[in-house]
Amino acid sequence: MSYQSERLIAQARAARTAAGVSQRALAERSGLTQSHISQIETGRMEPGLSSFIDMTRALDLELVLVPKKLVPGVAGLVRSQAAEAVPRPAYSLDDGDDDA
Amino acid sequence: MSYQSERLIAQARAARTAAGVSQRALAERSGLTQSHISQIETGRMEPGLSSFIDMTRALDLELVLVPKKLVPGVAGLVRSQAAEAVPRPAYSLDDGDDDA
DNA sequence: AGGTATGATACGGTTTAATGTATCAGACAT
DNA sequence: ATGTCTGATACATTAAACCGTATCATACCT
Repeated sequence: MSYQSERLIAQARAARTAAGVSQRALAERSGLTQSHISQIETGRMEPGLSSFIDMTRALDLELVLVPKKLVPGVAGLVRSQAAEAVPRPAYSLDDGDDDA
Repeated sequence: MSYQSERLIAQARAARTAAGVSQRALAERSGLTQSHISQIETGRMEPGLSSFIDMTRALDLELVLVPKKLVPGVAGLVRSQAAEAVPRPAYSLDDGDDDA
């Protein structure tokens, strides 16, 4: 297995679970199969570039190429901005707000 | 051919030529073969994720996953910072300054 | 207990990436 | 004209992605 893609794949998986999307749901949205996604996420299979793009785009993520020296800066920007993008779930959809 | 990887691949090629690196030189550095690189760049072959990573890392580029909404901001940051990394060629090696 | 959703895994089959080597045409020198 | 560097391309072979489907264990919920 190529170990340099592990970070990206782990990031994609984290984004998927953070979004509350199941592998099957992602499969439908991305055009890949659930088994395919499982194997990619568990590192049993190395995805093609386009498969990975399909997978991440379905999670509203983009794969961008950035000069190595700028990576820390970009990472910082993403971290700070990402915080305000999804502030907090505030309510769950099936909240137990049973009283009137 | 998957058309969504074309932009990334075109970017990689532009970075390679901008760095003055030949396909053969990149092949040596990245571990891929020159024919492989040529086929990727010309769109005749879709690279694996790890192949593409190998290729771009040899060009001092990193593949980063960024939320779609932040892409413009990241792109702007990269553009502005990249400008000062390679200030300007100032002279071309074979300048055609033929008149006096 | 029964229903449902999850992720991991297996198997068979097709497609395609990837390697290695070798060649070719074009540019650009000497 | 010869040599050299470039990128594109051909070919055969091996390895692996990818699909489809189906199953399994787990967990959670009624």
